Amino acid sequence: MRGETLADIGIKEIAAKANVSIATVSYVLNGTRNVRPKTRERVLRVIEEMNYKPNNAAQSLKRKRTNTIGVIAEDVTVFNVPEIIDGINDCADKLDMHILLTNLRLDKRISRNFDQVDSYRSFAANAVSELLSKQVDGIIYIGIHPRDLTGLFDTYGKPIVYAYCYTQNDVSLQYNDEQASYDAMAHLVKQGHKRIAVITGMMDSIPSRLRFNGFYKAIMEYNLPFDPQLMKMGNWEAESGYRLTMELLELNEPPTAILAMNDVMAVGVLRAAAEVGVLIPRELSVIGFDNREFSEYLIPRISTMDLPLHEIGYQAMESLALLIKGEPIPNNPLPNCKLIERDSVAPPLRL
Amino acid sequence: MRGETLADIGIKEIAAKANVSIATVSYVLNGTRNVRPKTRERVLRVIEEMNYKPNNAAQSLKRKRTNTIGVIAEDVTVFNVPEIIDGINDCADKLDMHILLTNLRLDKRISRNFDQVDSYRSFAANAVSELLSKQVDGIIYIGIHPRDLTGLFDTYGKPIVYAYCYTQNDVSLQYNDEQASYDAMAHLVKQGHKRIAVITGMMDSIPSRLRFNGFYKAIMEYNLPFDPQLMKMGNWEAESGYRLTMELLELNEPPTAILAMNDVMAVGVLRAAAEVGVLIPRELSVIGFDNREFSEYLIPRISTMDLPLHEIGYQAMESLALLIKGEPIPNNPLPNCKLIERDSVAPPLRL
DNA sequence: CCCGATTATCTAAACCTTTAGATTTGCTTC
DNA sequence: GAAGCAAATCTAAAGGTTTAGATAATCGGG
Repeated sequence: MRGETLADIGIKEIAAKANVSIATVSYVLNGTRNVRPKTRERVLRVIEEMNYKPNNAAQSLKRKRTNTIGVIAEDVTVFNVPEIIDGINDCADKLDMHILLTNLRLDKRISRNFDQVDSYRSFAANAVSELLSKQVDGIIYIGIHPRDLTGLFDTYGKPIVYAYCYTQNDVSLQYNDEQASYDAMAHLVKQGHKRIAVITGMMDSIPSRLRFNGFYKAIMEYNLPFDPQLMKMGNWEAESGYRLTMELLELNEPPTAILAMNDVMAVGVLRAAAEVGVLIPRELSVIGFDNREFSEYLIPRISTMDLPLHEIGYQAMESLALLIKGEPIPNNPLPNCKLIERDSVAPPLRL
Repeated sequence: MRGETLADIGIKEIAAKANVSIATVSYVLNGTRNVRPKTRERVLRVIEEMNYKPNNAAQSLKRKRTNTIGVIAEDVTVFNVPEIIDGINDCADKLDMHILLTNLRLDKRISRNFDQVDSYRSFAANAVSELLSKQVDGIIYIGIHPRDLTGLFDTYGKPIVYAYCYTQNDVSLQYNDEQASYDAMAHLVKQGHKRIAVITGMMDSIPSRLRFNGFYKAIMEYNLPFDPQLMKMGNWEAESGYRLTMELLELNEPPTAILAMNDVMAVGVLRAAAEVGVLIPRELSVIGFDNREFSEYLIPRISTMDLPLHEIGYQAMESLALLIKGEPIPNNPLPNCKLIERDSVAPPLRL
């Protein structure tokens, strides 16, 4: 910790010491005009010596660009958010952009609040407005529950990109939920399963609906028995996985495999199976969703669909950068989930 | 999305429209001088109408204070980091501070790199220097592996606070590891356990050593049998929990309870017990550390010590704010971990 | 060695605030 | 209604950069 403050040294000091004008130093720094190699060297040396770093506040003021984006997370402690931030950050680093993070702490704050819907909107709008006054060049909004947020925020012309939200008109990054669910089914079918049950999330949830589409498509395409008894509506919680598995196992003709729409409900499946004495995967196969870290600590370790969260974040940042530059964003295909094969899937006992 | 850009409206426009000087608007905004209620009203109304937000870049330039701190995380995807950030954010909100987040992605980047130690240092030093040029008022550094970082960074007079790191001279926030481990032991002793084994983390890890101290202290104070065979050195991974539990169960006089220094190794304990046919908690009690989210999805749900991560973050921000103001930071006691009682601890079979 | 054409460098304004210090306004008191 | 004083408001500089436009230096050719 030296005595001199970083801020004490300005471009003025550098100019003086290098015997050039302030402008020249600026040109060296930004490469905006030619400067003779000899002088460039000299300036650079002085900059190095004095450990000069341009004052970002002044730069932003003049440039009307901060190279900083705002990231609004509805809740950073929710499992998929840090990965998305990691992706954003990864890309931001490469683009020399910085991240101003706002954590809405939605879950925590809303539980203390009566009119939930409104307060959530005002929290978010507040965050947007604060970030704009911080002169961010754009905003990425990371929702924890995909839903439609179209036109929610007045960003006064600054671009906004949604990660893991579903909006109609704005730029919004998701992964291919339908395909993922279809792939999971394909995996089960390849093992020989025919009677495959599904435990969905809440049906007002968009991913839940999309995943169901994939399930349904697989049923049709693979010509599997279509049996409404095998379609159970869960609510994302372990308890619902447990309860619905119990129901499934009591069926006259129980399924040989269950597709749980998240790993947490898959835990419920495991519990129910253990309780009834059904062996997994020998007597019942299970496949989850999300590749939560605990999924490989369970006994048995469950197979699951890994979400391309890093990629979502990365692409969100990429798209935002394009929007900031005013360039059109290419129509990328949705990133796909990846099957993680572990120990909860095996061929059915009786073919 | 209106046509006018936020940045188009400056204090000048407000002043003109409200028929006052620029200075007066500034006084209204900051309350730095008296302004007649009538004019204040008028100015505020115009501000409201035109949706004016002060240009933060200009403010920072003049004030030489950005109300922004830098947060450097070694890796945001590591389990304890988001909670810490949440705590920082919670406090920052109250202090009207903003967070510039830098994610070093240490784990990911270092694996691709040869000279690990050096590159880690240069990544971190780089981040510090970038943040300083962004004019942050201070920095919080969140390490993922506690270790000594004293004097690592040249912050040119800006204060820096370490969260979840161990430094000697600088301000550094941890929780009371020793007490936590002691409390866990006390819990087991209260259930009647005497032969308690410990599976440690890597012994070059500071928390591991501190937790061992707590274990040892409990052994002494409760007058428990001191048996080196019951002290196993693990490496934080599930496999080591598994292997060492196997060793423990083969002892002539096996332990009735195991203290695992993290939940991941506790998973290993569960696996080993399941394999050998030892029932948990009837025949063997297990207590973990970290309260990882999976700890309540395991069968049985394991009891564990919850870490005060939110508080660590909150206090880190509090301390940093004091340092920024040049005030002394009070000597708070270390925050404590909290026992989460679940289903993996019961009284031993034979008293 | 000078001229013209390039190329390099400099001067000064602008970006949008904050804030001393100067000036004006509004009130009280005689 | 004027003097005196406090309160309100204004003027203008400053903060560190970028960037047109102006000026100075360099170079090649005759």
